[in-house]
Amino acid sequence: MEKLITILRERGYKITPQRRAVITAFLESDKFATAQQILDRVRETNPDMSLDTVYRNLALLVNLGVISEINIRGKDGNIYELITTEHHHHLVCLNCGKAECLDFCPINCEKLENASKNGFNITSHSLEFYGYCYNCRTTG
Amino acid sequence: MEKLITILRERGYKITPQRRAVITAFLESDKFATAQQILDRVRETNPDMSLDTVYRNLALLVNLGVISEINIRGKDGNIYELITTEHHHHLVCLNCGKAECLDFCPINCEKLENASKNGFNITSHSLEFYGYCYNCRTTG
DNA sequence: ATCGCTGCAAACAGTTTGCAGTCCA
DNA sequence: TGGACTGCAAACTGTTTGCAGCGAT
Repeated sequence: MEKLITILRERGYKITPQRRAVITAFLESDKFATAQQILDRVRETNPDMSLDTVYRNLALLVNLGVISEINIRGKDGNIYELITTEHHHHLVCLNCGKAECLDFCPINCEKLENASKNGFNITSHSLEFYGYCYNCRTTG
Repeated sequence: MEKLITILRERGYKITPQRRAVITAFLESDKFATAQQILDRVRETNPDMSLDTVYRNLALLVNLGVISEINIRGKDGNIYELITTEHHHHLVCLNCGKAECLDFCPINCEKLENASKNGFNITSHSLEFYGYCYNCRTTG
């Protein structure tokens, strides 16, 4: 938390209560959240918070490279997550919508090299697995 | 083309000129298209076509399991693609936005089994690679 | 006292829906 | 002929932007 605040301060950004609240809510959301989820959480303590501010602060954090936006199938908007040093992927539950991190990358890099030989220079990839989490499978 | 028409007919759907045009345009789009791209193409021959109809027909085809919607990073909407019998992935050029198909799945399935052992039942996955295609690399 | 940040409201883009008229089967 | 399909317009969702005032530095 203070680490993020320090980064912002160092780069000349002001530390407003709203900004603090967004960061706090974000860190509390278990690394995954949509803008709306963050707003809901922030409003528990800052009822006047606006969604715009959430978006603006998330965008700022994305620009600073602190968090990232990921694509999850579904229409409820983009999901933001903390950038960790490790490149990783997600298991997304089709029932409850929760995402878990995968702690390894199951991509076969040798095969990938081949694709690059066709002239395509791969710089990144996004990989999400869909299915049903333990909870939903056993209680559904 | 006629195969799709037959499927529709068999299920009791009417074959309207608009529906034909959407299917034709879709097949011509090299298997990838956004709703808007299909509309643009359709309008070359059917200038009165509306975007709603494109959406409705794409949704119908998705429901019939004939085409699918895929997530590509970017804000210009969902991309639809023909379902082929082969499960496959895409190389998406960050410069021109074009997508190419990958003819194999570079996912290491053994490792994946492990994840499932944590209680998560994986039913599908989406994987997109981002980078720069030959054209953009050499002419950019 | 700045100048960035905020809330508000309005604008956006992509998509969906209600409705009255059209047209395929 | 009748129900499915269409175009239009309006609604909706997630997101962005313009603006005037507020507040961290």
